[in-house]
Amino acid sequence: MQLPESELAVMDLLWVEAPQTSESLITKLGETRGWQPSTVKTLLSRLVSKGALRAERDGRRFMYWPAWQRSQCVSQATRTFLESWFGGQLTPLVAHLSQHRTLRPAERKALANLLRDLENNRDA
Amino acid sequence: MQLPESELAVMDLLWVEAPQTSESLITKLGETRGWQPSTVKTLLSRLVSKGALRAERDGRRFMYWPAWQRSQCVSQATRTFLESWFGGQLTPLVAHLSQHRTLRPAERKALANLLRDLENNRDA
DNA sequence: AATGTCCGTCTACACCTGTAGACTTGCTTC
DNA sequence: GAAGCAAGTCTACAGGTGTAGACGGACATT
Repeated sequence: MQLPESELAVMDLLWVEAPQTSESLITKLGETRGWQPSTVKTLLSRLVSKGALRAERDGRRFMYWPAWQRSQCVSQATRTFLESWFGGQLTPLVAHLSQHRTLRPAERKALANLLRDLENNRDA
Repeated sequence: MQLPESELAVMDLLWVEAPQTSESLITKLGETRGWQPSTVKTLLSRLVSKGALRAERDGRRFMYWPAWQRSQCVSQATRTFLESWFGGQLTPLVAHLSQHRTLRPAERKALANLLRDLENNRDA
């Protein structure tokens, strides 16, 4: 459920669209990250071994599908991150961002709206 | 400015109270993490080499001080985390948490209050 | 002065991560 | 059927990380 940076780049593509062939992924990651085909192949193998991807044979090649859901990985990563830096709490994170002027007014408003919605259809 | 989990444990103690001797840190981390003295010593060396700590000689031993500020490390870590998982935005993080019922009502209220305060003394 | 203590430094080692070349083998095309 | 292409697998290797033992020398204690 833990994904290093480079493997995450692969997963991100497959979370947007699946299945994909290695060819497609190699092309995209070659463009966006400048990776050699071998690099992408290695990452695919590692992801399959750890169970993050499913590879289904289609003739000579494989089709790759995510086996881990993005939302689960996000939850995991978020928990770890908040634990590490903010005692597991969200509010201190927001306080930090606002104190350091990293919270743009637009973002602040979006957040306020989101919270208002949450308050209204509480258990919806 | 990047700190792995284990080094962060050391920094966290020194951010709470500085300076401290290795002895003090070894004791605390021995209790909380079950680390051997050697482990703590290694981490201290690594932190000094990378410039995260300052070590000032005091007779036979060293006094250790943070050379990196916690808030800077937090900012760095937060940026990286938000970039990796939420397109660099805070709102999607909050949305995710609320969708997954990880946002306790108390936390939601605390957040709402914080935002209200921000809105009021905007540039204070 | 001899000896023991303790601190900091060196060395160690396995596993993870980033990055990629070499090789094998099954299809495809002439 | 031979030759080539390409997909997947093996091997590689440096640097980071978690974890810790061994060692050398400065101080303290007898």
